[in-house]
Amino acid sequence: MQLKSLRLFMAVAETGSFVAAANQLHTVQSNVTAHIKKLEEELGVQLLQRAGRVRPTSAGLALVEYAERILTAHDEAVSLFKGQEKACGRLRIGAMETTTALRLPPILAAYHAAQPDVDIQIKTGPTAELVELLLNGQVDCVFVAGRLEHGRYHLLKAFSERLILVGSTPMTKMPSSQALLTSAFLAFRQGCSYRQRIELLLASYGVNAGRIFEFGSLDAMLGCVAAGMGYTVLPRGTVEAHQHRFGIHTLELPTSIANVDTYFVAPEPESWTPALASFADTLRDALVVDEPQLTAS
Amino acid sequence: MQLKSLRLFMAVAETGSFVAAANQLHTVQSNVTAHIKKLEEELGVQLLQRAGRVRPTSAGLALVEYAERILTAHDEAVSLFKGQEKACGRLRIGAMETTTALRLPPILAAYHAAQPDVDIQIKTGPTAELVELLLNGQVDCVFVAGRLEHGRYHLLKAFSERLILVGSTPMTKMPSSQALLTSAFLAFRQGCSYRQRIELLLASYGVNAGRIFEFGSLDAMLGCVAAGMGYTVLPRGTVEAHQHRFGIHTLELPTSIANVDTYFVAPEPESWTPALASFADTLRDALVVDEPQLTAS
DNA sequence: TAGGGCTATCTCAAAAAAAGATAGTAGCGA
DNA sequence: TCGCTACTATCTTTTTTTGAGATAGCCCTA
Repeated sequence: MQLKSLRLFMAVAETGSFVAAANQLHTVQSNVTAHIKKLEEELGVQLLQRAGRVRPTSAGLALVEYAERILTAHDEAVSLFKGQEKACGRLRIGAMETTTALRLPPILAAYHAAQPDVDIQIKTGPTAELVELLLNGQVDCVFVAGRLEHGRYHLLKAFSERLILVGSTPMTKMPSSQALLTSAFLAFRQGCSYRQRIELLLASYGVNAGRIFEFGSLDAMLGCVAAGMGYTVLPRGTVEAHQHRFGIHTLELPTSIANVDTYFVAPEPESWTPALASFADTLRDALVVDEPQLTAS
Repeated sequence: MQLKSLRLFMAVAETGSFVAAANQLHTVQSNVTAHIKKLEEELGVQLLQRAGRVRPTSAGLALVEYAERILTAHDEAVSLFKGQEKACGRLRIGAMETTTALRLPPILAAYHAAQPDVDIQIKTGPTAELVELLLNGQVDCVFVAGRLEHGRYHLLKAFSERLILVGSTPMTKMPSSQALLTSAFLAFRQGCSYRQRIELLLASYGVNAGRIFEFGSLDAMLGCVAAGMGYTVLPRGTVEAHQHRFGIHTLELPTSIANVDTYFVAPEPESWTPALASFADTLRDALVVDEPQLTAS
């Protein structure tokens, strides 16, 4: 069975005429006859009654219902990829907790304004988990810290974060090795790239296995830091956004450790849906606007 | 876009291999490549990632969802007509009130036992209305009294009813013209063929315009007859089935007026769905069994 | 009864699909 | 690192299907 045959059949059923159906679908009457005939042969049923008026038999009416479902689904599928100007469907984005909280909102707002028909789904998680999601096709794109070593992926440097040390008391210089060793560190669960930075930081101070507590949410983590539970390392912007809510203090870290780039990672552009392509556009636009601020900070 | 292309695409997505998909659908690998390539060109999107493992891109995964819907609907439509042995779908039957009450139950039971996957819908109404429904394709078949004059329809004499006069008092002979003229007659609403018989009966007694009350249900009608409201004319079997519930009495009518055949009417067999074809089989079987009783009565 | 509008059928050319053959590529193990 | 294997892409040929035109037959209407 051909989709084209179903289209012609529907046109005949609606117009009640082979000639009209042929004109409507830009072909000739003999082809309509041939398609309908083939359909009827395939299904072993007479679909149309040709006595004077052409009208569907009850078998034909039954087919109409299914043909509508089939053709509607087909049209939707095509418009998913060929939607003229306005994308539709679904966009699944993976991002780190900090990125989601601080960087995504304005971009998502702009995107939603541009593409109101796209369902947006955000999955948050640590970098390693996000990469896994992307590789498994469970998300369409991710924002992760650090370049993705995997080949065949589209990379775009999205945000430059500067990590700072966060603690519950004012700090003017780096805590001593001894202090670091006896303090706890609070980090996102295994896989978070910021956590790697914490371990790098500790290592640079000759401290190996500080106690690290794992957290799943930013609020919980900052709350515990404020309560004097220990230190954490977070992007400056994230901390500043929450600083008024918690009694926390910060300290600059050495540049080599502090600077972390967040990349937008997606498969090759050839496999992008219009929804994803449009998101990449929105993202690029937003970055051009923000770029001066980022470099100035 | 071709249904075949979607089938191949799904097979590739499932098996993760062009060769496997080709074998599964009994074709060769080069054709799978060609179909997928054409699909990708039509949609302007890369659907499959060929790096080592063949796996759908996120665009491909999006298409998978729609392809499933399309192919499922298609398969259902085909099985509607090509269902091997067991029909499915829907069967809409139109029948007169009396036929529905008296004749259909055993046939429907047998049919449902044979074809449990078919949804049965019964519409009751007077003959003229049923014919209209059939002509409009709102039912698949009807049981009506008298031959349908319309051409191009399949006719099967299903039941022979013998009409009798029903009244509230014992009758040994036909009421006088005077009695008929002053009595009311109760009938189904306009279009019922039994009603025509009533008018024929009255005419044969030289009575022209007796009062005729219209009813929509058998129970209401018999109840009113029992209450002495007037006479009615109904199939003997129908009356006998209800006689114990109502205080009603009957009288044989002249054969020329009394005998009414109920016909099974459907469009030409070429346009029958398997559900309808199977119902016709069931009906024929039931009639063969009942025939001796019918002729004996 | 003639004419207009409709569908079925036939035919031919063009397009498309199927199948086979071959070349190129990635992954795997020695 | 070198084949070996299994896979996909491409090219070619053959077969099938499709599209469009021409024509014949049918039904309805005037």
